[in-house]
Amino acid sequence: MTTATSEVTPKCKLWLTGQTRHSIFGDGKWRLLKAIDRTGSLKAATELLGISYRKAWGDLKKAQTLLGADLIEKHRGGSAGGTTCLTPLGKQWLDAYTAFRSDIDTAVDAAYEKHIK
Amino acid sequence: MTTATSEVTPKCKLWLTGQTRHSIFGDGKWRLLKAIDRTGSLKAATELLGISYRKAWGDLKKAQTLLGADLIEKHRGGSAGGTTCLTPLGKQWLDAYTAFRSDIDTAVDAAYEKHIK
DNA sequence: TACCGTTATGTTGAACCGTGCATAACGCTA
DNA sequence: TAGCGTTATGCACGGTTCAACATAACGGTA
Repeated sequence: MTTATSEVTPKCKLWLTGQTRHSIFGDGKWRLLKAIDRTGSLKAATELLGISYRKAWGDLKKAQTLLGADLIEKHRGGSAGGTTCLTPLGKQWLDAYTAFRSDIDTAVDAAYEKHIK
Repeated sequence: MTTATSEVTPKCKLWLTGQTRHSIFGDGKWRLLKAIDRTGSLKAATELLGISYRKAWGDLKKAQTLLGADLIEKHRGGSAGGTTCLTPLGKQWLDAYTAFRSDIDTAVDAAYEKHIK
């Protein structure tokens, strides 16, 4: 597939839906969990990612409601103001999705080379 | 990855961007070209897909501008009111993207089974 | 030439998404 | 107990997206 302006790159957005068709986990939550795991704080994570605290908080709440389980463990107050870390389930999702996402990225590149380029 | 409500399905949205980061071709245009190829009319295609004529027309115009080439051949007037069919390039994109999309679908299912389920 | 159905194009209004702003709650430390 | 920084949550605003209208242009056919 040649085009007039040859610079073309494939993009792929992934997510998982429940029976309600709503997204229960996807790229956004994955990035968020990763950042929380690294920073130990929801606020720091949102600043790292450049998204609003408001949105991140709402997303997490919704995801946990849909999943029926907690992905993060929040602590208000304290000398540092508060902390947020992943639950074992949250860590599990982070790892599983990382592998999932990686496989798809590889497949997208391969399929692009094969059929489009 | 087990969840409280086990019904989880993976979703994947694909598209190709140019150097401007804008989408030049993706799932929407793919479905549209497929429907046009089948019906021979843009209007019929939009009704088949359940999207507005206005949007489909705008999408095609934008895609063709970005690509710098035509994907469809339009004819106004005539006994049938008008017709629309694919150009050789349009057919080429349709076929290439169909194969591309199919490979990714397979990969998504496999990666889901392997890492998430 | 009048009619018909399709392509072509602007406009408007509703729905959704995300940011930013404004607070409140919390609990450790000084 | 006063202060600080983070979590928690509502609300209003701006941007984007798309459906729905409203016409106009076009060119075969009767």
